[in-house]
Amino acid sequence: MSESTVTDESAEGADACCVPLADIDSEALAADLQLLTAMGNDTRYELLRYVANADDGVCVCDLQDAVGVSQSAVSQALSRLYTAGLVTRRKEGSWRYYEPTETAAALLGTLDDLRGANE
Amino acid sequence: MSESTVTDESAEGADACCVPLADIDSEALAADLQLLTAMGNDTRYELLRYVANADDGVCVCDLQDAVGVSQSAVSQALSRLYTAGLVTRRKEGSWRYYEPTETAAALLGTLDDLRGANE
DNA sequence: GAAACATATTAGTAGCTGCTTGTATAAGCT
DNA sequence: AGCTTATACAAGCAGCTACTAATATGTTTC
Repeated sequence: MSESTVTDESAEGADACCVPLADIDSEALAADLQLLTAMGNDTRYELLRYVANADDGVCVCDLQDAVGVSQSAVSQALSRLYTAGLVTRRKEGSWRYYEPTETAAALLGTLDDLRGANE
Repeated sequence: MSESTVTDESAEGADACCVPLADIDSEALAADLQLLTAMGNDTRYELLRYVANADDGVCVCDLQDAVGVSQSAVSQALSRLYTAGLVTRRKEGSWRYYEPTETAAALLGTLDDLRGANE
């Protein structure tokens, strides 16, 4: 697949473009993508913002009223955020409180900065 | 569905949870989501990383060899990144060079920092 | 223990996403 | 002008995603 008649091509004039690029770390890529895909959904991002807004944790029942989807959908969304390392969860009686991680805070902070800078 | 006897509930003991949350700016949310969904895809994120790595712009043809999808898919992916404001494009002869925007640099930088801090 | 509440899990599915293939446009070369 | 190369656009579709509905699990209160 990667065998090509390099000498012929380079002698002809294709040398101004199409030079091979340096590889990028595929593990880092996968890690970043987990964060980005977890955040890149309407419901989940809205939930994450609500979680990040409240300093001492938000109860699921609060979140349920804030976004317009079913209880099940909220639970699934929060699980996904948890798996991605964007929120922590703590159980207190029959309620469960979610808090943002530093990862979430950093990314949301960057997004806030960008929005501020572009307007 | 949302009509409930508030006085009864609050008198009983449901006041430790389920307080209404402060609203979040839906315009900001949409703006952020455009960035996140644009970045939150394998092909597009890989392309964005390649674009960000090369300082003086990358030609589409270079990118095509780097990721494992068709020319058309690369073009579509780059268009999406452009629309989202993550890359700029400049035409030079028959080639087109892409460069990262400051927005992209900021977000990628944050992701790099996070990865560095967590390992 | 039973009923009510809070959350999670499972299964099923509508709709979106991202690809391929084919075609169009534009620029360079002969 | 005609051919080739570089890129974009359009249509079609396979596979994924995120929802709902139903059910299960755990907690509190009586």
